[in-house]
Amino acid sequence: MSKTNFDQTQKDTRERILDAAEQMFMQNGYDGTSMRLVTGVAGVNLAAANYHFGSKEALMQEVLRRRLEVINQERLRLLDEAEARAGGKPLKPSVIVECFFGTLLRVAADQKAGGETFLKLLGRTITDPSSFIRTFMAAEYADVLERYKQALFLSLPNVPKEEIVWRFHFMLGATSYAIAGTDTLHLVTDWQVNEGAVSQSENLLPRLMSFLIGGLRAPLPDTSVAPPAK
Amino acid sequence: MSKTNFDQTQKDTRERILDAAEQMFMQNGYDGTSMRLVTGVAGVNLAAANYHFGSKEALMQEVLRRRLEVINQERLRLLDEAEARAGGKPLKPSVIVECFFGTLLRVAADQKAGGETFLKLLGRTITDPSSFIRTFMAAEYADVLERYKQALFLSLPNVPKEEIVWRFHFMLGATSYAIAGTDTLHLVTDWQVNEGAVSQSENLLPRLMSFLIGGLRAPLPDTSVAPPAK
DNA sequence: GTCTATATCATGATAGAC
DNA sequence: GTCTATCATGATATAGAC
Repeated sequence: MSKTNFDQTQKDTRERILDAAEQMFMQNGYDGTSMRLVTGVAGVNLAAANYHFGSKEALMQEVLRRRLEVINQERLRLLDEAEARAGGKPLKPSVIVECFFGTLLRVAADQKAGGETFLKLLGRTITDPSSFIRTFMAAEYADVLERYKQALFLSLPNVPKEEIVWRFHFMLGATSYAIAGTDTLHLVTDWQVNEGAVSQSENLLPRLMSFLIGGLRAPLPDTSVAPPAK
Repeated sequence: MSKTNFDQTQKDTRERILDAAEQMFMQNGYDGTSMRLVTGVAGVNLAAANYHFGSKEALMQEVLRRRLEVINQERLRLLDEAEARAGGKPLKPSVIVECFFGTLLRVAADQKAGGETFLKLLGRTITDPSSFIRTFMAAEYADVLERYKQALFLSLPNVPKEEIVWRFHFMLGATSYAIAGTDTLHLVTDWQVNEGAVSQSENLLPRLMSFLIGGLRAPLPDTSVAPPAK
């Protein structure tokens, strides 16, 4: 009865810790969150967290990994599908952008997948100063970014690759910030945006898409140079 | 000789603390930086920091304030000048965007004004989870943002105000991230961008400008609605 | 797997001599 | 204004009973 069981106890504790950590890291940042706070919110003992994850750093990585895995696989899948539909012809930039950033925002609408909380955490994590986080994110994102970069190169043959990379970078920033800085929105606006629901895909997604694609397709700056030969 | 003196000693210590704090906060974040580290780097005693600033929070605020003051006053001045030149006619959006974001990036080129270090700190600060930082930033930015918002409303009479606010928000994000996430750029690019000098205004500024203006002037999304009456 | 209890250390802040 | 010394607190992590 002990070996054949589902070990539901373990899974519950582990996931409660992950959920609590996700929320606290989002709210207070990595350095601003203590293991005591996490386990307190999770309603489990402090020692349990270290038993399941080994360290605070490992806990943070697992918080990020479990959701990024889903998102990035979906991103790759959607791009594959779009390319299959196109049958060899280059994709429209807007399709690529939608696959990448649309996937991210649709996760926020999905409560079960962690929703808004993880999205805000991700937005903040991307500029987090902790070096182990940056290293981890770079590794976790490497494949997807490479894949999307290549798709954009094919999609925009007349734009220097260097410029595309920069603009991808700008798009990432606009999106991360739009998500992470919900509070800061009150900096810029006086009236209430519909129920304050920034992550309501119906609102944010089309607005963001228009902006991103407008930026991506903007006239090239004067200093734009060709990418290195080879 | 003691009263009539310049009190150069005090000013030196104070500024050395500020400079060290700026650098450490940029590198490790607010929560990741201890007063001991700051005073260590500054080469002053721990107690001196508390004597001059009273608390860690107050130190952080002063780090931000001393540079934001300069930047934001320059932003207001340039906008005033541009409007005076236009003589009543609405400004071109590109002029407004250049006044706001161009000023910021030109600071990075100016070593004396703190340069790149502060810029990166600012980029990260904008999404910092600490509530006292967000409150402080909101207050410090309120006037400038209100002023630029109004200028953009006049400049883009056919775009719903709500949409303009959102796009301003996106522009802030793209810029902050472009600055803060210099390291993350290697996520997206394989080859070396010219000497890695992201803050070389000659490179980043025109690229960023094209992107921002392209986004700002993009076709409106379908869901765009008019701002609330009155 | 889970808990109590604790080891060990770093933090922000201050008191008080100089 | 600057220093030494110290307080009180809270941090990560682990040992060991159950």
